[in-house]
Amino acid sequence: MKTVKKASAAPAPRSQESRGPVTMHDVAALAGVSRATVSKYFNDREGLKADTLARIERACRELDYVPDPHAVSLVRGRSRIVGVILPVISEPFFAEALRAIEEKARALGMEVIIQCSYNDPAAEAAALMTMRSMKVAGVVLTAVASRNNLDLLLRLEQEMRIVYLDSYVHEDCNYVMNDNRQSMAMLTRYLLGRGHTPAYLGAPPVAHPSPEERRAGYLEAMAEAGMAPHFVPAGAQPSWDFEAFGFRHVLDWLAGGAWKRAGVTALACGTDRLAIGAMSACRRFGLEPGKDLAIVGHDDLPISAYLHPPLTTFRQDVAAIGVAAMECLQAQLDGAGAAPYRKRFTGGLVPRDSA
Amino acid sequence: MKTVKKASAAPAPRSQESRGPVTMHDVAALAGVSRATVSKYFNDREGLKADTLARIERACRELDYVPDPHAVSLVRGRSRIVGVILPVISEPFFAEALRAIEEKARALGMEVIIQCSYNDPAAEAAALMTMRSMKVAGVVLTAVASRNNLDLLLRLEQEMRIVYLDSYVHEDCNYVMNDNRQSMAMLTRYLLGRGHTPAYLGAPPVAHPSPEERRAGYLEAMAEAGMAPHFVPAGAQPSWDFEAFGFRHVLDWLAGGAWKRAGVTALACGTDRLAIGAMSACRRFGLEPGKDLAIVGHDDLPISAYLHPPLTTFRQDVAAIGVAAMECLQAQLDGAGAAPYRKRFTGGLVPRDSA
DNA sequence: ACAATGGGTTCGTCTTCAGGT
DNA sequence: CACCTGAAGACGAACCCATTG
Repeated sequence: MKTVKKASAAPAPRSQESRGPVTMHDVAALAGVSRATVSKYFNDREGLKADTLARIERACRELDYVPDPHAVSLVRGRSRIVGVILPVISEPFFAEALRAIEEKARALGMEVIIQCSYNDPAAEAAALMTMRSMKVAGVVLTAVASRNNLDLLLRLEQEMRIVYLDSYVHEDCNYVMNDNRQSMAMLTRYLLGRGHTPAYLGAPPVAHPSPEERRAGYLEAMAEAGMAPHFVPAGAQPSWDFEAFGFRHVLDWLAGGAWKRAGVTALACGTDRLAIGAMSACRRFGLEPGKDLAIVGHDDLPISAYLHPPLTTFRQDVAAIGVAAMECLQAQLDGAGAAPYRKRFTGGLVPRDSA
Repeated sequence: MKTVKKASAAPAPRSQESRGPVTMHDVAALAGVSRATVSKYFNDREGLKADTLARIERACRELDYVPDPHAVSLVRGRSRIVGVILPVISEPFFAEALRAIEEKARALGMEVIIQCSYNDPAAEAAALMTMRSMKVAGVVLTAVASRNNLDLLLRLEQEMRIVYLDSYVHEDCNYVMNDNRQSMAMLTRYLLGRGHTPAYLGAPPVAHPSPEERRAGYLEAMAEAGMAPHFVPAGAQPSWDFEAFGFRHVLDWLAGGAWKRAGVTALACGTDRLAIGAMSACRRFGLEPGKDLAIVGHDDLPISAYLHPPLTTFRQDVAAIGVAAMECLQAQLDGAGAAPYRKRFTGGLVPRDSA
């Protein structure tokens, strides 16, 4: 006996109105077609009469039916979910990148699942395993600075798409990021062009390889000019409290006095948040930032234009980077798995009064 | 004939190593138990011998097996996903709230799906329908300011848990938020206590009801002191560019001169970002913020302590608010559907040099 | 009575395939 | 031939039940 337990063996209109979830069955019944045809409607519209199409569409709207994503994912073995793994959401760069990713994902009809690693390799590994079990369509990953999970990542890249955001872990991986070397070199040249002797303050080691690249950009520009580089000594302690990090180390550095003897007149900072800490340290030390010591940042936070003095900085195109990450996933989903997708973005220098 | 198509009628070890996804079947075979027992292991551990438990656990680890979340969601009719719908991610308050939500969700073994409404009712409605189709365990929602979707929300609350974050749309709904009336009253009293006559600058209408509450707090404190309130006239145009909003309107207001005639000596701003714009406007107008005009903000951004002058503000406990949202969902999942879950949080005034 | 078994059914969809009009 | 139907098997796990050691 098959129909003993459930009396819905044949497509029959629901007896109750809006009882339980609506299924393809109900849509088929209302549209007067078979389940198979409705399925076709959602997957391969080719070879369906316009009339049938319209009837199904109408039925869907009437019942406000949407295919159950879990059932689809189960049978397909893939979901329409992209996983995003970031060190931390509340850092402005990542928040904005996530925003752009989410917007683009929606346009592609995908959902976004987010996890934070807090720069902890174990948390990163756990997040990756979760994404795998969810059979995500792809993963956008900002790898932890230590790159401890290289082996795991190499293995996972075999079975799912991974795009690295503002990071990479090996040759041949997909990544999207700002051209940090170029942008920091540009800022440094700008300072040099205005007759300054710039020192450099790098970010704490919570990211990779952006800080190294920015530092390299500074070095490159200094070498070009035939000048010796100067660095603000900074601890190797990971921290996301960039302002405090900048404040503390710049204050110590100013107090040390070596900068004065070396004729340093400007300070290039790895990020705006560091620059804000640095400006505060200047004042504490009795110097007027932008006058006694020129300062530049990197990233152009929304507030940077309203600081005192307004901060000269570099605007990277975060939204474009986020969108590109999604485009990478999409591209590699439908087709080409061949060449790795890599994109370097440039932004523009934003001159303001701090330098 | 049943076993014609597939030869795995009886639990038999996988022939190939690591071919296709691992299923409960494989775990059962390796552990030498039946499928039903493995299922019990994941759901109702009661009545399983310690020995069996250990064998299954070992098998899971060996195969690194995790139950397919889609299959589970399908059969259960519920997923372990919570949906988060925010006006925008990149606003620091929301970014931090999302971070806290994600952290707490992970601790509860749930995933977080994010969508932005950009304060658009249609986008909010679409996001809600998506969450419904995903059969989420619950939704954390910051409702759009216009509250256009009230009917939809009332309907959806019947079939799924919704907690409102920093917003609410009707009596009896669950919500978690800062006590904005109290916090702004506290800031205003602080200014009054120092002999100031404070005016007020509210945020653009992109949120509800926090701005109204803060305004009410200002009014309350002024009334208490028997003083007439003063407002910076501000447009009703929605915008997330708070600094620009604050800058523009404060500059116009200062230029108007009415503040001077009214003896205003301080400005309370609805958020730190507004205060930053306001400080910039002061300088443009030739006033020294913190000296010629006292300024306070609200929210205590990471940078606020490093501004010039450091900004007096109010720190709301964003992380606690996010965590509470998740606790609400959890509480209502296992049990009580009775009383609405509402929580008001308080933070603390952070006195600094700007006032 | 306790632990575990194995079989069957269900969730909602995709997919295929042999027909039917 | 072009379009559609009907039936049936997967997908992976949960839940139920009647048995068995």
